[in-house]
Amino acid sequence: MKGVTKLKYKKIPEATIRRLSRYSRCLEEMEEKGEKVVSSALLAKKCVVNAAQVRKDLAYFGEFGIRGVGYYVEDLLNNIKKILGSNKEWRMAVIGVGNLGSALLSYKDFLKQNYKIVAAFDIDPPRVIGRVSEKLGKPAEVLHINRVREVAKERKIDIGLITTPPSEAQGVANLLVEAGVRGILNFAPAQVTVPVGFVVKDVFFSTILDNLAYLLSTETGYFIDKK
Amino acid sequence: MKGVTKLKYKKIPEATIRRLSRYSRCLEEMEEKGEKVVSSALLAKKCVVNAAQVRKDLAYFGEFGIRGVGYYVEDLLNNIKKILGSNKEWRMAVIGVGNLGSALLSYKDFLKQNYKIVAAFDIDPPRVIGRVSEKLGKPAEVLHINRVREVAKERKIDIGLITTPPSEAQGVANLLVEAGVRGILNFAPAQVTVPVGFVVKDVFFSTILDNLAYLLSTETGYFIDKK
DNA sequence: GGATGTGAAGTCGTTCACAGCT
DNA sequence: AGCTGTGAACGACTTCACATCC
Repeated sequence: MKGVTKLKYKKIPEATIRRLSRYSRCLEEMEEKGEKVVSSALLAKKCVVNAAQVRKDLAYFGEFGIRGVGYYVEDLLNNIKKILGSNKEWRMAVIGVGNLGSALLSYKDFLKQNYKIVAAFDIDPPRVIGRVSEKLGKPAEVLHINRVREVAKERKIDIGLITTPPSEAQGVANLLVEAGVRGILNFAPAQVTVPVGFVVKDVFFSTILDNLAYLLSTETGYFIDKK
Repeated sequence: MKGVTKLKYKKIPEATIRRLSRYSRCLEEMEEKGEKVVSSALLAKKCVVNAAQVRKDLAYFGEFGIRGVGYYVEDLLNNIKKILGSNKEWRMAVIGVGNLGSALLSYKDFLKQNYKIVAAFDIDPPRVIGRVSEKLGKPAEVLHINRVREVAKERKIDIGLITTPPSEAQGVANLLVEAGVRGILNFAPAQVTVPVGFVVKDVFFSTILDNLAYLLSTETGYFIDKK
């Protein structure tokens, strides 16, 4: 036996999950506007995807619609949130209170309600604590990184945000794994690996910008005929 | 004629471009360590991808290697930077100096050297200017959004970062398009469309977190057998 | 009638395997 | 002998088209 062993669930494309998040956002808007029912065609149009794609994405998880009618907005939204796990509260910690780390801390309210930053760590808390406090307008608590394990348990941390320099990323990831923090959002541009059962998502600004630069550099691209 | 019309260049998978950025990062590390030559197998290992993938990705753009030998690190790095356009300087503007906008402004040095923020706009500069200055430690210049067109020309802005509330995103995108700013990095969780010749990349923290939440929620996933 | 759910077809990206150079 | 470059096989995701059900 080699490669990937399928267990119980069939593999869901990552793109499907990303779109689910997008549907979720559109459905929230519709709900606010008081719209009760939506067809795959309409939802697709709002999300700029194919209607069959919407139906296929949902079909991975069950039958949520009514033939001849469509989907009940509220019902579908709840189901999608349940699928994504975005109906739960997720507790996060920032590790590395440098530029990006303190940006995330100071401005944590640009995160959605159910994602909360509940701790911050650095290798040298005294050095950064003043800087952060100043921005938050009250004494900020930045803990020494060697307390990750203890505090992760105490505060039930689900997700660690790595905002250290790239050279430290793997070490911090190891610490988080040891502490039983299963989810990692890695902002440090370095490849990080974790054992099975743990998850890393990279957010590399440099990659995104390089991507944009590439698209802007290739002047002759494609013409999309309008439908 | 309908659908997508191919012009001159063949389509390059977006994933290829993302990997190119990754190769670039690894090659920079190697260069620093003074390594002269690298094989596709070694580069692949460092980047956690397949060796054939490395060769295929590069083959889209030319022949950069020497059979029986490998690739010259410096040479390959330069070529990749040229392909990506990441050897040029890219000038950026932040539009919307709220939480995220001022975070990007205050902490712009977490961006790579060749990506520079050279302007900031808001619909109400007086309201935000104090807040930003305080963080930067000097009077910050936040311009009124109705000056985008004029200033974009003046300062040769290539890329606009949309950090407004989602409801304003499309309007701001229109403004940028009108001003001839061809690249947009959209942080506001709302679908934005632009004419052919312009490019939008989304960076939605909520989507990334939803994705992580999903992966953490599906406790039984896959076991990857080690090779 | 009308919109969902879904097998089948199509498209796109990845991996294999080896011919071709150095 | 060794490693690149690449056609062909494979696999994965998307779109089509229609049977199915409200």
